Amino acid sequence: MNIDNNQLRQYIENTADLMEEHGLPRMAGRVIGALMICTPPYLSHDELAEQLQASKGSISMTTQLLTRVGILERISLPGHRKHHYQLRSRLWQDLLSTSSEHIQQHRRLADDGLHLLKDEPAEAKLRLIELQVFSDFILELLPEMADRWERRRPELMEERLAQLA
Amino acid sequence: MNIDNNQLRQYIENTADLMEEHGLPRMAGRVIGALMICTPPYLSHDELAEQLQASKGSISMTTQLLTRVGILERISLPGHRKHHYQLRSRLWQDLLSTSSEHIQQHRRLADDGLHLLKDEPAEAKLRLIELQVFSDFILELLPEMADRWERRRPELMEERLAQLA
DNA sequence: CAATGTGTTCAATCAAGACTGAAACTTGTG
DNA sequence: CACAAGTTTCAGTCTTGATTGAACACATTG
Repeated sequence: MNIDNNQLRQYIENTADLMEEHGLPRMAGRVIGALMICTPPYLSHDELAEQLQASKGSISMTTQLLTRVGILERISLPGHRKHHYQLRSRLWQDLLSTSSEHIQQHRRLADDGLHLLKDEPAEAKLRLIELQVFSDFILELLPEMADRWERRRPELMEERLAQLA
Repeated sequence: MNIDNNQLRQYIENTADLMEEHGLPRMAGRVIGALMICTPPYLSHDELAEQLQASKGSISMTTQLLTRVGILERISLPGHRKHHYQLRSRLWQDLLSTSSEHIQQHRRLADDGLHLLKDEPAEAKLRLIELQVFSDFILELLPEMADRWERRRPELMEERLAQLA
């Protein structure tokens, strides 16, 4: 499939917009967008460069970044020397555990803060303590959510696919 | 309390780092950091400017932004004409509902994508369908989480405060 | 082990947007 | 109502960081 179509281009830009809000470079968002809608579900290095009208260098930087953070994976296709990339399949489950890491950063910040305020009255610490307690609450919940998703995904997907048929 | 202390400065910069990752301007992160550790738990416009070594203009922009997204609130103190700002108290609960909005943006993007791929085989749609299904799963769960937090917060806070005493 | 097809690196360019500072505006007070 | 204090706005500056493009490195294949 070529990204020949204006609407598909637009879709990719919209994805880039959204990903930008999450702190990724636009180009990374474009790559994700393209890989969400292409058939087959992977693109080679230079297909990406061509279809996103970006330089090879920029694609290289971007695939590197997205691979590092676990969003992309590189695949080898028999009979091709080119690298191909596709979205990791357990992306959504993984999102739950990367959230964990984010929350832990906040929790650690709260710990630091409390250490600095150790001689202050309890009242002064309330904001930081609430952050700690909330973080712990979420950290406890996330594995449960991941677990539930794991269990329910097959049935939910099946339901959803049945609707299409 | 003055932010006279190097460690407190550092704490504020660390907060700014973390907030920057979440897509906020550094200055917004600094304001949040300062308001997490100051006593009393609010600061005036020019206390912020002074303690963060920022221009009044920049503080004005920042408080405006943070108020708009529901992180800060402006308070009036009797006997003062200055504006004071503090962190909204229901910040963490609210975080759960703003997550909802983010997820909905993704869900909508998936809807758009599926519309574009409507004539493609089901296989081509799997990535988008999984995004839809996952989004719906999370959207269903978030209110439950908010509810659980609401219920457990008092007891968790009390436990935590008892540890301090 | 060249030759060719791929991919990466990096210095330079460019663009976005954060921040400043001064002027304009608003609000409260005598 | 005039003055002063406080706040906002906005044009310009500056910083950061994304992107390019060309040189370099690597790998595959005949």
